[in-house]
Amino acid sequence: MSRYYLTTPIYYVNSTPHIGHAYTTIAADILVRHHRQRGDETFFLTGTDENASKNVRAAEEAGVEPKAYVDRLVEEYWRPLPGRLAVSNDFFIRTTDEGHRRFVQQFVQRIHDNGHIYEDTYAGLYCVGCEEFKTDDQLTPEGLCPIHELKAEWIEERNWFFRLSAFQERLLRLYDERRDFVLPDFRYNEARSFIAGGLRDFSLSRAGQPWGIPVPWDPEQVVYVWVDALINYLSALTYARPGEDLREAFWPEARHLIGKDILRFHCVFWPALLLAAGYEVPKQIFVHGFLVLDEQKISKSRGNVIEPLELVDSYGIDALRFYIARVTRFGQDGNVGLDDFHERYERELANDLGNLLSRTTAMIARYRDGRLPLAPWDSPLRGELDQLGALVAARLDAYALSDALEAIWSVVRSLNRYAEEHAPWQLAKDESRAEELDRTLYDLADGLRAVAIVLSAYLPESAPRILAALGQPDELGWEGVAYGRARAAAGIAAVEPLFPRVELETAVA
RNA sequence: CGCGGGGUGGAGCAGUCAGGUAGCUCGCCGGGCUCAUAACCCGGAGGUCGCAGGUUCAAAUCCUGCCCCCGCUACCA
Repeated sequence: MSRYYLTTPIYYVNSTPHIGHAYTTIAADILVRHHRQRGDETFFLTGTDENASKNVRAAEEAGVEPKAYVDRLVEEYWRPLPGRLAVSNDFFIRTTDEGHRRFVQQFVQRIHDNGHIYEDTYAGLYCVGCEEFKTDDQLTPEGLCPIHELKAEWIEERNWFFRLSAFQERLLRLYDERRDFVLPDFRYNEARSFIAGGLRDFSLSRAGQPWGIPVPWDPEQVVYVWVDALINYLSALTYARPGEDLREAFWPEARHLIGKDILRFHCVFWPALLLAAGYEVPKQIFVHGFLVLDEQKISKSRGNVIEPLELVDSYGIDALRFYIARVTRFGQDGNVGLDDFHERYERELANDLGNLLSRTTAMIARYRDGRLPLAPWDSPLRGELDQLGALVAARLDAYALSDALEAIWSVVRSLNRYAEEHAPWQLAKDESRAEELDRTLYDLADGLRAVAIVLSAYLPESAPRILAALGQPDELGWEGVAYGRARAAAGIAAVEPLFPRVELETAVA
């Protein structure tokens, strides 16, 4: 048995969940559920990033204390999100957790003790609106911040700097030794060439901010929020299970799932910070692309946000999970749209899969009084079903969520074709062909059973319903993805549609 | 400027790393079936793979140059 530790990024609280968050989180859940089916011991982490200084200002505007402000956002939007997407995280980390704060302080102290931190003055043009330093080319020729149209002020700030530049060689060696450290390969190249291009030290602390995690040797300063955030992947293992330290078991198996926008933090800064603190680097970082709506990046300011929870209300959790996994090759950008969502729901879920279950159960009910006879034989479906498990596992090991679904759907289509070729409705008219009828119905039921198991990582709500409709036990072990494992059953009735029709007009407001 | 991604039948994509009859889903046209959520199955039309050269017996796939779209360049999945 092997171990599998997977993380999503932690999300900024000061926002509301959109389909981009759902994308990463659902993709991660599919991978983790799949590994559980294979018998791996898993740990799956998601959570929220709460120590950004802009939360202080937002809290002031809301007239509450910062902690009360983030508490409300977390409880209202973020903590319920995994459950509403059928996401099976093992822990939900908040960077305001006491356990996290304590560990971050230990972590940066170790970097300090190891001699990788020095004090220096950071000087630059600072926009009060953005609360960040700007470079000349980020400002208008008049020195105004283009976002807030405020004049950037010259500020000098004493900070603690991390000697990132000292880790260039070690990072390059890491990348050369582990070609699969960052996937897909073009992201590996991107990260490596960034490192090869030279690394600058960066400020690990911020001065004069009341919100955040104090630097242990200089409580006047707080830890730079990105450093604080990255450490969550490690800190969670120290306190997620009270009295247990999961680091030894899971840290070497850590895999991060991230969007392409935060590649540098994860593929460059984070490994360097870990090395500086004396930790192993994670096993792998997978960088996915963005979902693009109407050829534009999804963003709040463009107003083209798809509310994932609205889609869930209309179509169900599994429909959203399926779409997200299906719509694009994981790693590339992908176009999404409501019409496309609706069409895939109807074509692939309702017509191909849902209807297959409907016709199969209806025929078993009608021609065999709801009894599924045990009738495995030298079926032409055997080869395809026996190979399905290995094929899907291999594709998921390569993070190819969509390719794996393609393999599964080719079996779904085979089953529909099989029904057509063997025409149970004809066999049922001829008593002398009873055995052939039994075999055909068995094969359809058995094929659906295997498909349900292999799909359960994607469709955690529908898969058990398929098994139940076929009178099969709710066992999702990967060894069940093979031909001829269906048990004899009775009491099978024609099911209600698994994926009922949804009126497009009323689907999404 | 630099770096990265993309340009394949009407639409959306795979195939390019390991050259060898251009593949998938949808749409369109025609046919079949009637178990099923007006679902399912079969057949057909339609592309020479951004442009121009080159290598090769053979290139969407390798090389050179060019054009177009998108992203990144150090806080927003």
